[in-house]
Amino acid sequence: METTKNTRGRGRPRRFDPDEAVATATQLFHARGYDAVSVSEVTEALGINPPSFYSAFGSKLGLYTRILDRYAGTDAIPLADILRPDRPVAECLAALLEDAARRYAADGGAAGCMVVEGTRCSDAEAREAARAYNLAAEEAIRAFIAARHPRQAEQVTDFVATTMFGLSAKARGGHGLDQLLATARLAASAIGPALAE
Amino acid sequence: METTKNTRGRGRPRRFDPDEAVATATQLFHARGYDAVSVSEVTEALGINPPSFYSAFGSKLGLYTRILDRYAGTDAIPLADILRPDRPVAECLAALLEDAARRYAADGGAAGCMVVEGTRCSDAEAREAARAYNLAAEEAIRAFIAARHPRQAEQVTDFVATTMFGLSAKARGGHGLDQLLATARLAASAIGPALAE
DNA sequence: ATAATTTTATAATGGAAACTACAAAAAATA
DNA sequence: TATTTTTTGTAGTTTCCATTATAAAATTAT
Repeated sequence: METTKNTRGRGRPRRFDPDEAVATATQLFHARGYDAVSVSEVTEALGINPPSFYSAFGSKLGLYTRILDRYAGTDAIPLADILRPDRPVAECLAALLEDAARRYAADGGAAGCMVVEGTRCSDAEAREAARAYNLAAEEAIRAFIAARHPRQAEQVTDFVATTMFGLSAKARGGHGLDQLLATARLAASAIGPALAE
Repeated sequence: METTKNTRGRGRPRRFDPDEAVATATQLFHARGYDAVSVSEVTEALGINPPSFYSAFGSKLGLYTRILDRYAGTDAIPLADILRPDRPVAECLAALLEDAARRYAADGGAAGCMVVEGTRCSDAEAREAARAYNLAAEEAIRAFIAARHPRQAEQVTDFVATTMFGLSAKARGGHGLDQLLATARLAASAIGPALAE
């Protein structure tokens, strides 16, 4: 269960598990965003003191990169499962938007996509870190579309990505699951015709 | 040209025009967002000292409300001109999205909609101020649709608003005019069928 | 001119942010 | 048991933030 068990070197042992700390801090950053969460809030939530925090993560940005990395593996949309080469492209993209709507719906105060929201924060380095993950996801979508609809790949990818940004923003603004799903489906209805041209 | 000319009371005269100051500060807040702009940056850009700022605007939030008010009158989308009772609803909403795409395209570093971006800042009061303007705009759109398509008004308004949030976010993220326009048109293509149901 | 009024410039103030110096504490090794 | 290593807790530091106290300057009214 513990992935960062330090082969137990000598020194005084840690009183907290960094992986658990990352999971806990994820909730904070997802719920309120990188800018609005202070290191003191994190250390308080974790029950540790600043030096322990900095020795484990190096900086606020260091924690954030670990959070993003973990998020990509556990909470992010499973693109590989949704974008299937054996199903119609439009159908897969509809499933993608629907999955986004479901995930983004407020779930204990943490609405929207943490990566998408991260691309809009004020700290330049944190923003770029989040943008890298977002860019990778968009590239995957683009490549999936291009395999069968190369001419429309750019435009449809932009549309899907824009819709996802909108869904994330509206989820944060208070839209509920039903509203997000209806919007996702309405958006999806434009994709089939666009790919047929 | 000057709207705040103080009927020239007695005291020492102002060395700056508050209305001009609001216009100048608008660029800063639009380009970088409420959170990221500090009062010292504003006073420096205006060439004034903090006491002059606070005597004229009361607080950072006070300036922001004046900025939002001005923006609504000059830079915001002219809903009354675009949502015409004598043209098909779908056509008007397509024009609305296209107008948004054009306005949001980066224009000297200030991309996206200032109100939309303002609804996502960390300061609670500033966020609520921006949300009020955004809500008013969405209500206007909803009422326009409801007049002829009451059954679909909620859903289509949500879709249009979500698309506008996405366009604003993508404009800030670097999408150019062509990309934004193509996305706006693709989104618009879903509206006609949705209203026909 | 003198008084009243308002804005100005200088220089703080208090608070919160990210981060760190330092020494005591807790473990492994020798 | 003594040494080495790492983490811990306390208590800072520095920097930036929004905001303000104070008194001099510039204007109108008397």
